[in-house]
Amino acid sequence: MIGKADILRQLRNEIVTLELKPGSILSETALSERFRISRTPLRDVLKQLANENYIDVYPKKGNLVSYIDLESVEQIIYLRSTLEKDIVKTLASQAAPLPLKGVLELKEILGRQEEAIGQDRAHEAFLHWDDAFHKSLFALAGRVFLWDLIQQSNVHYARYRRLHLLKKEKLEALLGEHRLILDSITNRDIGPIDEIVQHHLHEDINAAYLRENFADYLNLPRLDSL
Amino acid sequence: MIGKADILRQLRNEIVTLELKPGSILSETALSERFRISRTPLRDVLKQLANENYIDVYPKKGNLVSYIDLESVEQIIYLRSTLEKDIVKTLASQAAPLPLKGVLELKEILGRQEEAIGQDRAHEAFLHWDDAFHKSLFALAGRVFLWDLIQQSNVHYARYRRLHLLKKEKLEALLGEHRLILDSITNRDIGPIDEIVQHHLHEDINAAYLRENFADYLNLPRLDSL
DNA sequence: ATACCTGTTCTTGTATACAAGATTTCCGTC
DNA sequence: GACGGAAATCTTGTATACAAGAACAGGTAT
Repeated sequence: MIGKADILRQLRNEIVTLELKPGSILSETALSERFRISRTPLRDVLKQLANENYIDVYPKKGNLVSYIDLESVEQIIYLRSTLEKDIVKTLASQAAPLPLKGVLELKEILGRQEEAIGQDRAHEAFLHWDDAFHKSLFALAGRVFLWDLIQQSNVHYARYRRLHLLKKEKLEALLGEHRLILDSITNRDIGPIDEIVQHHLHEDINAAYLRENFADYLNLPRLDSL
Repeated sequence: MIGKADILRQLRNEIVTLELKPGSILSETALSERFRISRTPLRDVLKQLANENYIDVYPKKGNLVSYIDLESVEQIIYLRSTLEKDIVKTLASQAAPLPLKGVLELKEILGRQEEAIGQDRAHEAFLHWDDAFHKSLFALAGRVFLWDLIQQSNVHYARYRRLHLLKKEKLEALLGEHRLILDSITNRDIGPIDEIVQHHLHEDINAAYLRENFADYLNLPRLDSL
């Protein structure tokens, strides 16, 4: 038996992987037939999706998968950048010895990420372990609470990253920066952290590339009269 | 005609001002009678309240106003502290001249806050303009998005502050720190910002005081067997 | 051809009846 | 009196019928 939580997870996944494209219509009756459930619990799911900006609700008209909002992307990048600089510096400079278990976990994750690069679904696997790495940093600093908080507003950023990684193979570069971050923690070298984290999270915020190639995924002033 | 948005605002306000105490029961039928509305739209409101941690839903049992979670309070303080240090430093050191309008707005707010100290409902009025001051800082740095994001997870912190301000009159002290922050911006003096903001937001996180005087408002391991 | 009005058919929003689980009450038994 | 169990009565969860608004198609008048 599938429940509301499963439906929520599945729709979230389809939207975040762009399987459901921005602008797609999510009608209540269609979904209630697809998942063999009545409209009432399904509306709960849709309300949750709206809350996390996965969809936009137009009353009495319909529910659309939201367009990627670059403003939201920039704000989240700034938020994460500011937080993670502080978190990594804290980990690198704390008096207590680093928990061995934590460092091993980080190395393990980087190993998985390296494996992922060659595989079929390289991007999805890579992104999964990329999230795992950053979440692990938050966890070591006792800040999973904030990681989870950010995840609740992460749709636009998550989709942005997927489109961005299509441009060219930057996977190795990103992995290399992860290694630099881990090194500065284990070596307790605070110096370069700000710069590394800043560059790592900002990648190149290349709005122009997205505007050219994925204009119909973006939340832009729409010229309906064409 | 009152709508869902009004009901949501009202309940949020009653909870955050502790008019509705932690542990209070919010039954769907009771609320639907109070607001003369059917259970369906009312459940939407309750779901939203649950989402923002105003209430805890125990399936088939009931909805309770959430107990204040000190862990959440500490995490939000760290988040705001880290962000606002960066924001204030940015404002104080940006190349462009400070927008006159912004500085005037901040001074205006501090004036209102000073007025509030003497009044009847001093604490509520003070807190209102306190929020206005900090939000204004976010706004000047182009980060209202993040202010709003934080507000969505702000119940525990907001209630914590209200209880904390009851301890003694710290209103003048807080106002003074606001003046210091504004001064360091206008004087472009980055030096003391980290320390001021850190102290300002952490006040004294005096968990002991709350545990002694408001234990029944807190989310503690409950010893039901007494 | 075009503008406009109207009815049909979509959409989501609301009310309500019923289902399912948890708690409490109360009566019978020991 | 104390304990146990069944039934009544709470609670929220689900399904469904209906209401209300928006979009669209079709026909008509200009």
